[in-house]
Amino acid sequence: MDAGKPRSISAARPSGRGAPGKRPQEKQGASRKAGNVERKQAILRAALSVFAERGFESARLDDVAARAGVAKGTLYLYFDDKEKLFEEVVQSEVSPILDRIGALASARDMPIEKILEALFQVFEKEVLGTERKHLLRLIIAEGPRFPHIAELYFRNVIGRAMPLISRMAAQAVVRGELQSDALVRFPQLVGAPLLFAVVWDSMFARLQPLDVAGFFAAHRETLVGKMRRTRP
Amino acid sequence: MDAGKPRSISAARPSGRGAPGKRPQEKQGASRKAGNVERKQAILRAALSVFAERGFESARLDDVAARAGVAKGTLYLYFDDKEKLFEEVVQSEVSPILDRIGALASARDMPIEKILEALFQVFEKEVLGTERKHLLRLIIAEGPRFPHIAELYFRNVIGRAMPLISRMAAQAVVRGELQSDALVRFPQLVGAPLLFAVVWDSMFARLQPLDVAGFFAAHRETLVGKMRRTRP
DNA sequence: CTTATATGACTGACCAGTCAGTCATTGCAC
DNA sequence: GTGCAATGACTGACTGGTCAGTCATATAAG
Repeated sequence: MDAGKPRSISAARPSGRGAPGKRPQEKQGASRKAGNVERKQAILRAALSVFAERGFESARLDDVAARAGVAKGTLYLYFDDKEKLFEEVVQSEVSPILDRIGALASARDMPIEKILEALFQVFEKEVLGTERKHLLRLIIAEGPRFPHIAELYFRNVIGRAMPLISRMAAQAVVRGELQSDALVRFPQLVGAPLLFAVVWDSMFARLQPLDVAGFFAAHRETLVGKMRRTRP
Repeated sequence: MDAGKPRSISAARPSGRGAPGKRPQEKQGASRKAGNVERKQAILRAALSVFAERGFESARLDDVAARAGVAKGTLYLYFDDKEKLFEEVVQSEVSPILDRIGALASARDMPIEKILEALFQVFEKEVLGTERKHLLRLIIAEGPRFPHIAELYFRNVIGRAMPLISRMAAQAVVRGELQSDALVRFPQLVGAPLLFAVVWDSMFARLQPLDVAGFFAAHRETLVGKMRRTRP
């Protein structure tokens, strides 16, 4: 071994970290601090894909680093540990959903049928149509062992969406659009098919595809009552 | 933490160093003789509780052995490896559900409302009320990484229940008990709240309990249409 | 004694997290 | 503008602990 340099005795530094042009080259002002946002985002994206694919335990941080195009040590410049990284992945994906929920609130006076249609459509496009669907499955899978994450998700998404739906349903009942107050008492009725669609998609789609749009439509139909008009 | 790719299925016989003789009597695909059914069941029970609690990856076979009251080596007299043990746990819990599904088939001529009521009740008692609920969550969590298990579950449970429900719904439509054929086209509508209840229970019950019986009743109410208001 | 079953210390792969070392960039002196 | 020291983001070989799976040995059964 070539001793000489400190660093243990195996300073064999092979390729001497060849990869030269790797520096981010931040824009002017350069926040060279530990805060290269772009790189952090790259890590988060890589982490989502690895976690989604393998689950929290089997996800290897070496893979995350590789996919993000950084060295493993770099991960620790941005995140305290694996668990924290996972939390931030969840957080970062939950935020956009929050916005969508907010948008819903403003649609309060539309007919309930339209609202549900819009809601399901957003879900189909923004969750089922993206990697976010894996995140949802991930939360289900790991939630029980990460109460903190379950709580985060509940407080930010579920806990906000439920009362909102309940309130809109109540208005619909008053307006005579809904015959039953089932949806008022159990806004979860809206969430069930969403969850189901995600699970089916990730597990059984391969064995038997589900016509998600049709499924959602059928569900809306039962919710709204669709009183089979026989002729006005 | 094995990695799924390297270890596990891959051969990679670690130790052994040119083992003296081949394995004892390797019974290909199954454990050796190992005929004590009671002990095997004890191991399966222990494994279910450990897997349910930690997930497949984090589950430690030392824990399974301890809970089953045997030594770790004993596990390998009954199961080839961790993955096989997991599969058998699933298999052993799926079987009883199969019986229930069979029983449903004979109730084909009851009013759809009664059938659904019975179905939901069975689920509440036999799944939500037992450790089996954890299994369901486990399947969701690990299914994507164990296609074999997802398929097993699909073929034995989902794939059988769906057509059955569809057929019963069709009869109900003919009898005029259902105004819409939504349930015929999407028997999954019945499964959605079941799945949802399991997930809610394991993740959010602590934060906001769900009145499962009420939830199921509300869902039945929307499905059946409860024709209160009528057409013009 | 021979065979079936059980045990648990042990082996080696595996991986989260660490840290000594590197080097592009920046800032200061001339 | 040129030279050079300081900075700190980045790297990846390494460590320490964990755990699936093994096997020499022990015990029970026949």
